[in-house]
This record gives sequence, structure tokens and C-alpha cells, in this order.
Amino acid sequence: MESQARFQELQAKLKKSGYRATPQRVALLKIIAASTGHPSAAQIHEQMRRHFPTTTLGTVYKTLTLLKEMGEVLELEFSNVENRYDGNKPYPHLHLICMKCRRIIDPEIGPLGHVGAQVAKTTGYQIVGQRFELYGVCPQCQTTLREHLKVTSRK
Amino acid sequence: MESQARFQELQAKLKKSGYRATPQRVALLKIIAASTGHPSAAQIHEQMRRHFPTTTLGTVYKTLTLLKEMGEVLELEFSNVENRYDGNKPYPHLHLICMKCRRIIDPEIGPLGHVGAQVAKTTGYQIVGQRFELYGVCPQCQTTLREHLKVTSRK
DNA sequence: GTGCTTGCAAACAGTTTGCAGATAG
DNA sequence: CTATCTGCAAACTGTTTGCAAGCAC
Repeated sequence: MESQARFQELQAKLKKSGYRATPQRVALLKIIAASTGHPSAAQIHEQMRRHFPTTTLGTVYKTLTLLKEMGEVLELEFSNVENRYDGNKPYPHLHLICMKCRRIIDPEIGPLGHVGAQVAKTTGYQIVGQRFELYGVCPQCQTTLREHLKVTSRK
Repeated sequence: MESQARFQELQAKLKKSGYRATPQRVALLKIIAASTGHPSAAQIHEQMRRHFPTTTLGTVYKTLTLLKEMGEVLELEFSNVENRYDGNKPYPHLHLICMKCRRIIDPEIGPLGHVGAQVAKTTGYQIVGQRFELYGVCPQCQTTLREHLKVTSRK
């Protein structure tokens, strides 16, 4: 099982970095190792409460911060909306975000690493991260929108 | 003058969209038409206060919202840090962000539009926007960091 | 004159922080 | 046993909103 392996890896790295493997942290690691859908901190919290009803959002954020610093979780920042986290695929890749339902998927596309390498060479910057996102409307939401337009244009 | 032309264009589009050309808005248009350096709302506000000391951040945000909706200003969202705005080059392009001094530049690179087009075809999503960012450390800050390390490693 | 805009201030959301009690190693 | 971690709650930051007075058209 893919996510099981990722969980083991995360747990090992956590310990190797000198952090304690508390039950709460282990639960969070399992959740993000399994999640292919870029959850928010609140969604992770929600899942954790099933097993640890006393867990707080604050703890979730603290653990996510550790993992970010270890380079094992990717944080997608937004200003008005909750940030999203990706611990399943911590290396840089393209995200495709539906503006309507906020679903985020990882479309398959050729490697994007060469962009960073090229820019590093021409600018002298040392590249430490990247974020490539496409915003759009997913097929389902396009249908919904079309029906909505049909209805509202009748009035 | 390049930024002068951009200002004229923005002003014309503002009026065409039915908005009033208040002195505050005109001042903001001039500022973002001239700015090549992706200012924050607060930085724009700061500049505006030189000519309109009573202007508030709220008004800056309201005007920026208009321009975003008109598709004439690009907003770069961050969660802990102020958003940055680009009204000089409203079409999608690559941003290179220094993690240390927060400077944002536009490195020259081949067109990135084909990525969106390709993903649209394979996923069925209707693409409405994109955001390609590289995070790094600029040459000046690399020097600073090196000197800092030299100093701190002595203790 | 009318209704969009401004300025002010309060509200808001997500995230971060401080601290006392709990617990992993 | 002790330093780290949790849970709680308050603080914080950037952004948004509501409303009365002001001003563009």
C-alpha cells in the first residue's frame, strides 16, 4: 500500500529529526500520507477528532509547521481561503484548482524542473521551491454553471 | 513612456466599465501602471498618501478589487504575508520571489501558455488563470547569508 | 440631484503564540 | 525525571464589510 509506505517514511523522518512520536502526530501523519486531495488544516483536524476528540486546530498547525520545515509537506497558500497541504507528494508539481468547488488535482504533465534550473542559471538566484498552479472550472462545475445560467436567464 | 500608456489604458477601461474616475482612483492607477515591482496594498497606500493624505487602506483594497475583477491586475496571494499586486503586466507570467528580501521579479522565459492549453485538453477543465512561481534567494541575499554564516559559525 | 465612493471603524478568517498541565522517551 | 508536546484561549495580520458623509457625473 502506497500511503502506508509514505506513512512509515514520514514517521521515520520525524523521529530522525528528534521529534516525539505522540499519538496525535502519528494520526496526522497517517492522514496526510493517505490524502491525495490536498486537505486544509481544518479538514485534517476534522479527521483527527474522530480518533482524538480533544485535538485542537492549534496542534494541527504546529505539526504541519514541523513537517513543512522538514520539507515533507507542501503548503499551498491563499489569502482569503484556508491553505491546503500536500504530504503525499512533497516534491513540486502542477496543481489544478477548481474555482467553484475548490477541488485540487495533480494533472499529469511533463517535468517542470527545467524551468527552475534555467532561471537559476540566467538570474543567479538559488531556487528553493516552486509553485505552479492552474485555476479553472472542473467539468462537473461547468455543467452546474450551465444549468444555473439556463434557470436564471428565464426570469 | 511605457507606464504612461498603461495608465491611459487602465483609465479608459475603468470608465468603460462604468466606474467613476475619482482622484484617488486615478492616483492608484498611475502608481500600479508605473510599478514594476509588485507592490503590496500597504505600499500602494503609502505612495497614495503623499498626494492624498486622507486615503485609507480600505479604499485601496476596494479599488484593487475592481481592477482584479476587470482582469487588469494580478493578485499574488500569500497567507501570512501581504498579497502583492501586478498591474503593469496583467497577463500570466513567471514570478521569481526572494525568500529573504521578498523582492519579486519577472524572469524572462519562453511562453508558459501551452501548459494551460495542454491541461485543458487532457482534463476537460476550463482554464481561467494561472500562477507560476519560483522561490529562491537572490544573489545579494546569498552574499548576506554567507557573511552571516561566517560570523555566526565563529562562536 | 442621485447614486457611486470615500473614510472610518468594526468585523472577520485563518494562523500563530503563550502558558500551564500532561506525557514520551 | 525532564524537556517536549498538547489543549486552551487570547493575540495577531491582512483583508473585508457597513454605514454616514462627500463628491463625480
